[in-house]
Amino acid sequence: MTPQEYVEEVLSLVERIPEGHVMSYGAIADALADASGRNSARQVGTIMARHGGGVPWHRVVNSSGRMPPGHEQEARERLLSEGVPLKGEHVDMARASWRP
DNA sequence: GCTATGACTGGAA
DNA sequence: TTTCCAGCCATAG
Repeated sequence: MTPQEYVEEVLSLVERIPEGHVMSYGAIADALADASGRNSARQVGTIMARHGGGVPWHRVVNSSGRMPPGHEQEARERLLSEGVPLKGEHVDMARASWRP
């Protein structure tokens, strides 16, 4: 699998996250580990930073439920409007986490 | 080929 | 609660 194809897989998976749910970078890496052979949460983060435009990036958070840097305000608003359970300034991962 | 870097992670302080 | 650390691995220079 080429790097470009891996990017496509990551983005298409993010697009498949239903409203009201989120996935962590590590969860995405795990979900694609079979097809890609890769398993690096860091890489997923890098991909979102570079190619995150055009997909619901606010549904992707780190394993602690923290928002991505630089867009915390916007992410929080969007998550709230979609019904994602929040605990203060971070996502309630126990309820919101989703697996394909 | 090697080093630095990073939208990460889980655990420790 | 936040910060720090070691492990992690593709990408950039």
